[in-house]
Amino acid sequence: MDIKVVLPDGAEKLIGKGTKVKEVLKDFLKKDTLGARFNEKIVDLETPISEEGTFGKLLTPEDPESLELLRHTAAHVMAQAVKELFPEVKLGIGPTIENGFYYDFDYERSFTPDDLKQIEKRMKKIIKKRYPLVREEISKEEARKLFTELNEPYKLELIEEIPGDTVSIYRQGDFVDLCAGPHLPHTGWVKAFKLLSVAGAYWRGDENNPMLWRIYGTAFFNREELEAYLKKLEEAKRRDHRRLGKELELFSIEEEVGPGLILWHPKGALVRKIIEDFWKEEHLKRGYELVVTPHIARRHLWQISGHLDFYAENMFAPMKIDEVEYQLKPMNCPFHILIYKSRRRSYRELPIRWCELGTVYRYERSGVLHGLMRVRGFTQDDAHIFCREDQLEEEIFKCLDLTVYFLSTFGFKEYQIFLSTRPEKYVGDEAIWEKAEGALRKALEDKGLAYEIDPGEGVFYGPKIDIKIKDILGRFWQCSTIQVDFNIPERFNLTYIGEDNQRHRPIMIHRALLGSLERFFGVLIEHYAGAFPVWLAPVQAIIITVADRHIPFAERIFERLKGAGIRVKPDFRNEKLGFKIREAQLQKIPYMIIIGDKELENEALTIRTRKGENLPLMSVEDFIARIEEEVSAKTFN
RNA sequence: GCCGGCGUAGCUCAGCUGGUAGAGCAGCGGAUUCGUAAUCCGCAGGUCAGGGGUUCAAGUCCCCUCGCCGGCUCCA
Repeated sequence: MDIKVVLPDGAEKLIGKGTKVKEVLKDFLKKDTLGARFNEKIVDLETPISEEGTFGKLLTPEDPESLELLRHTAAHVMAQAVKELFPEVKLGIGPTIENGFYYDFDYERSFTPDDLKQIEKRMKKIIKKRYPLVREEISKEEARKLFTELNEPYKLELIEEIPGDTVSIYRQGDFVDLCAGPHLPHTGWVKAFKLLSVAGAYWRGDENNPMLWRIYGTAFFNREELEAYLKKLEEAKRRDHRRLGKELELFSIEEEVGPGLILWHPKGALVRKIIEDFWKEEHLKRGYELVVTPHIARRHLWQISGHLDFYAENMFAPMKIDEVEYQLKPMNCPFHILIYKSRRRSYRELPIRWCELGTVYRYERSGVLHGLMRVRGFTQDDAHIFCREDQLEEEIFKCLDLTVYFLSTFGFKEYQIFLSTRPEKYVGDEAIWEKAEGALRKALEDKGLAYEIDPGEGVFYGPKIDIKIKDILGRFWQCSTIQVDFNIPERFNLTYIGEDNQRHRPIMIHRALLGSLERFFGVLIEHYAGAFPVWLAPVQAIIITVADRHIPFAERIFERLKGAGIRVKPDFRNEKLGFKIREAQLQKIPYMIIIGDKELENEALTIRTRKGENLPLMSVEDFIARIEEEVSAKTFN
């Protein structure tokens, strides 16, 4: 049976169903044609066409989409190399990931760095051979037979989960793999690759399954791009907040204190204070009220809230005080709820917006802790909004508006936004879920934010919006979350008296915009590589004397700046100028004020910025005005 | 929690196949008074993560515990 396809030049062509792309496009193929776009999908030259559609552009190594083919093939090449070197190995899966690929192997022991070298060597051989990747469609029956012979139990498991009667396999040389593709035409196209690390990974991500060895790698079409990527990894290391946190004396985590518990050092605490002040001020401006609640409460409270039922494994063990069990709080919401309940509420009061920088403690499994990003004690920039159903949409819009205001002020302009909808297990009725989901969606659209829907990923008590921010290296971090809750008002029997003089149930919104101050600070450190913008910098300026005779003048300047509220430090040590500049530079202090003979004579300042430029000689007043301007505008420099 | 790796002076790291710890930076003392990323000299600093074992002898080998790193799972 023939089907109609549109070729890249716009012409239509009738082809037999199942004709391979390389046949269909044979008049268009060039030496560097790797694949093509077909109906929004990427297909390789081996793919059989079985539906009508339109071919888009042909893919060459220049196209970013081609990396998908390349890395997928690189994963196969790696698997082939591993099978050749370690024939007992059983194959798991080997997909491409954001910056490369991996393959999971079942083997009696881990792979060593030395093994990786051997594998890389063998891969190079395979690449040199330029084995064509040949695709075959075979019946599941044949596939079962093939992978039984090959003794690949994991592949057999996969076959059973593929819909339809046939599966595709790709061969290269003697190597066969169950694979949907797409792939490069031959292994020779894997021009530049590197194996990066080995780690244990459960089969299918389930800790009840056996652990396989996952080898990570990356691949590019040329050496330069590979080098650039490796350099980026280095850069990420250089920006690592754990390293900068130590170097800049921002925070530390001490073994004697315990894992996942943060000590904020003076400079870090100062940055935190600036963030907190800004946060509180802005919340008050926007109709929030501040509340403050304790760190522990009777465990009973968590029974009512339901946390003991669904959150117990993340809570610290209870403690007994005067025969009553108390609990370190993992959430702030029950406290805010009890404030709500402290008296009768009228519909006229709603919406009520209560915010708190509330420190919570959650038991995180030891293996997941990571610097400031994943800790056991952290401060949420939390708030709970109690509102009527008809206010929900506007309140969510306001939350989003505030989120974007904060995030963009801190320098994050790109987001990944997810709207999570009703899961299988849920509370509340369907109608209200739909209403809430609609409200979330509408708010996102009104705010002009692009989002993806995560179907069924909502929490059981209500739908939510999660926002991830993109840092300067293109990595995403989950910070903001806005969650609608139909459950907890019910559990605590929250009511308000409506216009009709009847009791009604308010809806609650939980929201954290920065997420946790710890994580947000970590992201900030990495985003700015420790060089905080002037408004956030713990030290905004340092005064550096050239020689001792300049100290009296420098002292006067110091007092003036300090008096003007500038965070300034003196460096009047008897050291060479270059030495003191180097230290200030390493501390990433935005402005270095150099005081020598010239400045003394002119009663003016020479300013060196941390970018290495010298500003023209300026008066103290001008410098103060400059900093004040940058602080109030919260500029990014 | 699971898997692998790691844990030597405040920091970064040497210390080969077991023979009683070493460098640079930081710190302290002194000299130097100097113009844009490291002035010179000297001094001090370590129950080699903690505990147990093997051995004539352990930083080095074995076991346990703690912590860190990279993943898996989970999440602000």
